[in-house]
Amino acid sequence: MRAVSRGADGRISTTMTTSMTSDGDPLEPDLGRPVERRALRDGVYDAILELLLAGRVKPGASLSIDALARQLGVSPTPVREAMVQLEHTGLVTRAALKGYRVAPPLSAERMSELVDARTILEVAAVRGAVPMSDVALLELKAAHSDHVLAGDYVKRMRARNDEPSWSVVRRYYTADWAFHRVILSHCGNQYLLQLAEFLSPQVHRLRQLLGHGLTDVDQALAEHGDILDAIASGDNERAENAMRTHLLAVRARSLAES
Amino acid sequence: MRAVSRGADGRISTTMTTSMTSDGDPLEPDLGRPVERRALRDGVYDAILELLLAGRVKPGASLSIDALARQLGVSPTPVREAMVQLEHTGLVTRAALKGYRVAPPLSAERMSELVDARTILEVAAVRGAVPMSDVALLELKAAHSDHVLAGDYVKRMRARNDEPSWSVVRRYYTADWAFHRVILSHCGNQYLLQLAEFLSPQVHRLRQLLGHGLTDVDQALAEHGDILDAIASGDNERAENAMRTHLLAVRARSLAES
DNA sequence: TGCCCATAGATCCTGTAGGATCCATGAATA
DNA sequence: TATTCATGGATCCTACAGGATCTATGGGCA
Repeated sequence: MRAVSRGADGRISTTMTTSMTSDGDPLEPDLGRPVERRALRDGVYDAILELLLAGRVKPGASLSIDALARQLGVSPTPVREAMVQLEHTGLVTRAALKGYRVAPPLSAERMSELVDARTILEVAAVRGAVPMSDVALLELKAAHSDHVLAGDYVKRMRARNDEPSWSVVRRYYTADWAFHRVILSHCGNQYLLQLAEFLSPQVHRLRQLLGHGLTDVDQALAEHGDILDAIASGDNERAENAMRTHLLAVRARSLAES
Repeated sequence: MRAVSRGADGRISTTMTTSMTSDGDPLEPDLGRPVERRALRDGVYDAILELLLAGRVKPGASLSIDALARQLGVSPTPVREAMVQLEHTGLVTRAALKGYRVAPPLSAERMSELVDARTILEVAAVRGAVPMSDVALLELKAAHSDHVLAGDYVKRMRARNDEPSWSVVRRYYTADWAFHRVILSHCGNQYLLQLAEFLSPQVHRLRQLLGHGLTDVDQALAEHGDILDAIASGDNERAENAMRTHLLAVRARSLAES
């Protein structure tokens, strides 16, 4: 665990990876990019989120406020606020006056329900996102290329009989999710994106549960490619089916390894 | 605004209405009902949520931590934690190192998107909830009866040319939402309920925005009755259509009054 | 004169330290 | 064996100090 640190000028700085819910907007004209104003508790939130998603704490283990504060080098108050913020992710459970614990693992049934919920949201999103504007389509292609690149890293490590490191696996999953996010961002309904992001911590936890298997990188990338082609073709129904097929396969892969 | 108070024994007690997300379980054998363990910040959360849903603060107004703490008779820390908890509802916006503000009002477009998102979730939920078990059906009928009763109060007040009080309106809306919650609870996918509850604060705010009009109580109750009948008949498609029709009407009524 | 910038004060958010309260564990007793 | 009670540890809240932001006032410049 790394300590959250303050810069020499008193500003907050953390070298942890940023929250996965940060909006990318990679090709915005760099003129008016709003500087993010962050308090200490935001860095603490990222650190604990990373801790949970990396699976470095066992489900059911208690998360002591004081212990986390000591490890991160801050006082308990910002840790408490970060934990409050973490409650709605479902990654931790709270018992008032008793403390926080790491949420119990997902059962096979819950995993199935989770993917079903994603299917409901994302099929509806694809329906609203097609036809897609040219600039959005470029964004989607860029996201897919990045995903392919991240998949290459994974496959290359595996080819050398190395267990893919967590950072590589994380990069792959982040790129995977970014692809879906682009579609959700352009579906014409901002609530669908919010709902999907509400689910995303659980989805990431599910993947972490699967033991870094990533045995079907090629297949997953091919399915994403199908979705991309279908959206580019402007055919609503074909795009919906491609998304549905992909998520059905995701469910099958998830359940196969549980 | 009422002060959050501690009892003589130090226990927390608040006379504010409970959170709308509390699960009912009305007919549990009264032996081992688990007592809810609540910290002070939970009461503060309820108080501020009520403040926001009742519309007693204008959109865009700043929510001062210290001022709220003074009004509620507590120190700033539990207020800050309640505000953190309130962030994910979308009812307040946060700027780090600057403070919280009441979220801006929903535009017509956002209202439409919100109801669309509800439609996506709830139509899928009805599909999974039919056929419904007998005990669940009884629960649904009870919820509907309570809704009718609450509607009667509203209509009776209006018949006397009284503006329905906030508590009466709130009771009506709570019963309305409870009806939908029963369906979502028995759809076989707990994430659908969580997603709908994620949207519910915005839905309640939307209604509060409509200026306590409640001009179509009878029509809304009739639509709920149709949904109930369709679910009881065990006909999936008919139930889905009833729900879709209801939410289309909700959208029309919402947009008509904006 | 009019506009822009700098500065001082007030206000508020943020984080720390410390004490009060509550829960869980284990020993003592009937 | 079951119950009671004391002890340790953690949570939770309060009070206080530090830092950032905002507003108003005054000086500099065109």
